Amino acid sequence: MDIISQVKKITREAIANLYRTEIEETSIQVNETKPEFEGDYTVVLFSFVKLLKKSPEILGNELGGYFVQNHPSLFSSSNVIKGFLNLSISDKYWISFLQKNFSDNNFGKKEKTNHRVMVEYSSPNTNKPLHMGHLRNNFLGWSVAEIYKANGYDVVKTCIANDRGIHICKSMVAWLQFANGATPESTGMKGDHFVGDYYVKFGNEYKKQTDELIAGGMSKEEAEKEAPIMKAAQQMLVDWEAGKPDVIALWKKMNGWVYKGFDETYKRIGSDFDKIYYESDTYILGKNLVAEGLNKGVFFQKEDGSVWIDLTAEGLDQKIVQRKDGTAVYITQDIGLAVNKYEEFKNELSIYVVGDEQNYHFKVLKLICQKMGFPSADGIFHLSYGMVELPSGRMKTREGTVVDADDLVDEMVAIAQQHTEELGKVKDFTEDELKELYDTIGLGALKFYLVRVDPKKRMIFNPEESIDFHGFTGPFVQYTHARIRSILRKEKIGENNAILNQASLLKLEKEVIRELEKYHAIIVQACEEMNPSVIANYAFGVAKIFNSFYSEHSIANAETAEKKQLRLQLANFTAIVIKSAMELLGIKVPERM
RNA sequence: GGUCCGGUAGCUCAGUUGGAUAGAGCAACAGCCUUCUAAGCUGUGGGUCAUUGGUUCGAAUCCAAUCCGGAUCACCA
Repeated sequence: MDIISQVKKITREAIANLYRTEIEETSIQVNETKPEFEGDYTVVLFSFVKLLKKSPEILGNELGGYFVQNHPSLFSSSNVIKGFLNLSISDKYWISFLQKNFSDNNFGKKEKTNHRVMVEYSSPNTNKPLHMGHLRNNFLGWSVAEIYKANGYDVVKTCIANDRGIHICKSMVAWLQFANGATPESTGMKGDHFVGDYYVKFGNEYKKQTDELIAGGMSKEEAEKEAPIMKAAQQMLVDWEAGKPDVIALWKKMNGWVYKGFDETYKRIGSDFDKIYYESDTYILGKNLVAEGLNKGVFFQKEDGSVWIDLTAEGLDQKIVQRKDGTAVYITQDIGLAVNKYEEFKNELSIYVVGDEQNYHFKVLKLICQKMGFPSADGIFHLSYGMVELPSGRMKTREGTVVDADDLVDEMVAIAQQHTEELGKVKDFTEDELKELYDTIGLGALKFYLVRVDPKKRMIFNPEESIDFHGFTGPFVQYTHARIRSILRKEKIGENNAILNQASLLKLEKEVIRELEKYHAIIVQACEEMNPSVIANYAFGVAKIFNSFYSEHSIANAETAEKKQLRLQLANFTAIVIKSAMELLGIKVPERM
């Protein structure tokens, strides 16, 4: 049990024993003691003052006495300032804690249970390459999955490929009209970028055609409906759903190009999935469920044949679930997918990592599933994250300000290489080792940068700031790890712990241990909040306090043999926790850098 | 217009769910490499926590109103 939980438990116990009063542990507030006061943890007394009719002073002294008397192996002393009871943990406790855990690679993680969670993330459209926003999504989703694993859950990582629909037809139509049979092979392009170019071409041609129609006297709305290339795309969607062979063949060919490109990117950024769903499979099930919902009276049909759900009673609007031409809309397939997932995995929680622009969509999806009476409905959770913007504002396809994922990764790795070469610390590395190191650092910097911010908040990607490898960054944490490993390659950690029994701790030694002790609580918190930034902030905190310790005290040349052993254990423990925390973020840590 | 989200140092972000004098990083300035990796460490300056009112022992945190920014309310996905 972590110390804060123990303090709460003992506080409850003390109040029960001293005052014959039962209180809830959740009503007890325990903080880390502010550095300007003496102590490690602080119990806030104000809330009990009224209940127990005692002054904070007396209450604090009585409770403090109870702590030290009844749990002397844990608490060495206490003091009361205003309404705060400050407790000092004994050095002995810290040292035995260190000895017990310093080589435990699973420290902080929970035992496996059979609770199953599904995390869906990435979910690309197969008509254009991944961009920076997808990277935030991938890193978040992957990390949340790892955090759940660390909390003992059985995790299924999934991805839905949005591989059909009007947007896919757009790039297909444009390819037919403009490509003259060109392929990724014939042009030497990565497949996803190749197809993306035709999606852009569609947009340009569409704009040209609507402009011409408007110039010819048509209204804007009418022109947008009547543009021949749009009509061609809509017809293609109908043909696709009808299974027209040449359309299906083209669709398979172009999607194949895209997947090949995606595979490369996913491999590069270290993203993977246990199960990939395809919208082209789930939309049929969605359409069947629409028919079922129509029978149940959950949905209703308008005169033109389109199918809707009325959510005005829930404070929302009417929402279309199937077009008048019978084709599926976006939410149709999501209804099918929700059922599909649950039938296959019986997961109690289904997390969707999707941008906050779709908050409304997921509210509607959950409501529909609940009204349909699906057993999976209540477990649907939308992990909504904010958009990634540039200092100049939102990324816009039309203005060409979209930051491409592949380009960004290349750039970060190149900067990692440049810094590494300038510092010249790994001149003896082989080509392969260097390449791996550049990837580790470049991707580490990128991932950390995107994951260190609270997911809920939209964030600004500042290119200049992102290439800084100092301070609150991935490379800073990686560097701390490399430094420790460097020492541990030269020095042996002894087997005999008994010699440490009489040791006392210096301020910085204790602060490092105290920080490490928090790791378990951090893992729990990150899971409860579904928030990897909790881990990122913590990893940085560990590295920072260790670096202070490192520069102040020598490990290899410690004052005594006992101190050397203690500090080697401390260093080893720190390296393990850094490595473990960074792994939860999908970031590797190097042995040298 | 309805609904939802946000506003903390010049910039980017924390703030343990209501606790002590609001913290980091970057940027600026001043120091520290004959000692385990200086991608590091130490110090200085920098704040009307958007505004106003309320709730109470105590508010950046909770409530209300206002201002500012964003998202969404499509037979796009």
